Amino acid sequence: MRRDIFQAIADPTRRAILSLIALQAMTPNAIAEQFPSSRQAISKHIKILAECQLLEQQQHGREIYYQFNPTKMKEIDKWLEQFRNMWESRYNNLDNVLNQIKSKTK
Amino acid sequence: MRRDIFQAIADPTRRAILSLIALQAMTPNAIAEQFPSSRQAISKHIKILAECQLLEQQQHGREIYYQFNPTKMKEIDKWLEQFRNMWESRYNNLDNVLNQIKSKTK
DNA sequence: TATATTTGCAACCGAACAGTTGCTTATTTA
DNA sequence: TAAATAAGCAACTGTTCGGTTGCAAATATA
Repeated sequence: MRRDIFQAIADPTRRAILSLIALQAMTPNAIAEQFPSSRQAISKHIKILAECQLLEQQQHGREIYYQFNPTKMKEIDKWLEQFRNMWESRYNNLDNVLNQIKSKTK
Repeated sequence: MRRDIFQAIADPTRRAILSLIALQAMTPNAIAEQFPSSRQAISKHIKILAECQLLEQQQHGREIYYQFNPTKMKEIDKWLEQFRNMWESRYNNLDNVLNQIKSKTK
């Protein structure tokens, strides 16, 4: 049972749940109402998100409010770091080309 | 056959391939040598990465050099954008708490 | 031209995934 | 206390995934 953050955000429904929760903490029932799937299907997704700590729970009587944990999401951002300078430098290269064209037309 | 960029980076082997290719364009054989799996297994991963345009190919005779396409990776970064202000503001909140403690001890 | 090398494609296999249905537990409310 | 509500757990199902093996196509080399 592979359970890392990259696998967690691979599923479109789970990404949608994260976007929802990020705006406001919600109960499983309230979340499930936003999707065509059954409550149990959504509950499974929530379980996976909670297992890799993208969600945290807060119990209120028989209701459980799930809220988004942004610090965990930073791991994705951290992984992207190794590529970020590449797409930035590609822009720099484009800038250089544009500058060369400019200097030629002058 | 779901084939989006999030699903592409969900697999650890594919993430490793991307990190490799990002440093330098490589042929499938050269990539496969870096992994314990068979050439065909790696070739499948490459196919998936190429299908969602994270890799671009450059044919040289019978050899194919695959190179990383950083602009496509930006889509992940773009999706993260909706959460980025959250982990930044959480730091801000932490700063506020620390400042309050500081001001009390003064 | 015959042989070796590089690559891609197809078929198959076991494991994991996403979903459903049915049931139990715990808390709230009438 | 009895009924209703919220949530989690277990078993089952069809599909996808990651891997393997075997083979064909294209290019390079002897």
